[in-house]
Amino acid sequence: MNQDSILRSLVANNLVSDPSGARGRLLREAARLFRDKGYERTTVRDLAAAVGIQSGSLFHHFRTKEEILKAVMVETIRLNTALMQAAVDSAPSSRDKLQALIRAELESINGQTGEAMAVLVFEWRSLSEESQAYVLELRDIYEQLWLDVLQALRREGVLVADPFVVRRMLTGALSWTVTWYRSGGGLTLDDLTQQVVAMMGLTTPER
Amino acid sequence: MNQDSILRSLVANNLVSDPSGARGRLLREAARLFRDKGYERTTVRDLAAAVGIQSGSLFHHFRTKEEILKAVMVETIRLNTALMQAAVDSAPSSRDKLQALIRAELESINGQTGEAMAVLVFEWRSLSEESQAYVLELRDIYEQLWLDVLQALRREGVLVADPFVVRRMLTGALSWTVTWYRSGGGLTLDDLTQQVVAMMGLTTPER
DNA sequence: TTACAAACCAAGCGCTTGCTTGGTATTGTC
DNA sequence: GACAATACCAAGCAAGCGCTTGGTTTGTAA
Repeated sequence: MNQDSILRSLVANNLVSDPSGARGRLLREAARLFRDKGYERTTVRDLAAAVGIQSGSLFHHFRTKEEILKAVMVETIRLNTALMQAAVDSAPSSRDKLQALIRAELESINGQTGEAMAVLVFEWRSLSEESQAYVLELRDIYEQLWLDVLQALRREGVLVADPFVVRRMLTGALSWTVTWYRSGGGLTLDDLTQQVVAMMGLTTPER
Repeated sequence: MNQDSILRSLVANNLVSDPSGARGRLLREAARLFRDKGYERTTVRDLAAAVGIQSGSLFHHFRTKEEILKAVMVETIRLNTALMQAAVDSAPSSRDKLQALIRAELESINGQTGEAMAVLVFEWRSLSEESQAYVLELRDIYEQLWLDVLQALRREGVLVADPFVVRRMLTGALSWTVTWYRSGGGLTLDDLTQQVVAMMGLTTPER
């Protein structure tokens, strides 16, 4: 399962909007605007202008502005959970699974879904409490993927630190790359992955 | 130089507002509100109410709402730069300096200045470009403290990864603790410091 | 062609926002 | 105790906000 086929299967099941459709295009533009200006500073007029319609017409597709933010977050988590699951499944050992997860998350944060991932991190408080609760549920599934792998590494004696603490430190370190990492600057995502793995003392033996 | 005397000397030089004064109290309340609700969602009426004055009276102390955000950030960086400097000066070896920096930053993030530190991380985009440039200058001084220590460790062969990358990963990992770490939950800041140092493969030999 | 729904526009309503204004207490200084 | 300077209040303005409304265009299928 490559990235494209994963996306297609989610679209087919109505879990993620078709990126080429009207709704998908709006969500992509919304993610970009929310990241660049912040949710509160982005007006419904900005959003409408970005896809070339009148501000009022937005409310034909979404009932409120917040529903747009929620949709951006929900669809991003759904997509990335599927991507992470695929990354885990394709790696043989726990060690490889972790490296695959790190690589995949760096890709999510700094690749095509990067804008939406940044929104997920920085605009959390702009969600209503009900929406937060729903997104949190989805996020728990996503996090469990990581914890399973880290706990396996712990059992195998490869990891000495607490899996929960490690995951949280990794979340911070990896999310933060969105503020400074730029591809094409000599440092590839593979390099970054290696550095992270190395920082954790998990370099593969043959290195 | 303990924390209190560092603060007092900054106050004496007008680099930081006296926390017990009117301005200092407002800035502390502002930091709290900005962190809890976000800068944009916090109104000048909220800020005024938090210190018991009318909204219009705020503009006797600050020309604009943004100036309040800027002041929160500037004073926080000034204070923390001084705290970090003291941490570095008090440690003998490079290894100890790094550990002291990590410990001090965790303290800043999760201690008394935690609210303001969170604002620094999450409300960056709400600053005007001019203010951003000014705060960036201050931040560079702060970051140089870290880089000096990390580069020394690199020269000593203790650190193999790129100091810039390491610092950025640390920034993310440590900042992120503000979203999950709560003191009194069995995990102390010293424990956390140890885990971070351990994750970097920098545990002291006698361990 | 007709029928109907989905997509969109033009206009604007009601409310909140940051900030201003003109005036009144309070405080510190000689 | 006179007198600025500082700190504050009460009221409200202009602008921008999310969202609504009534009506028009566009796409689709028989």
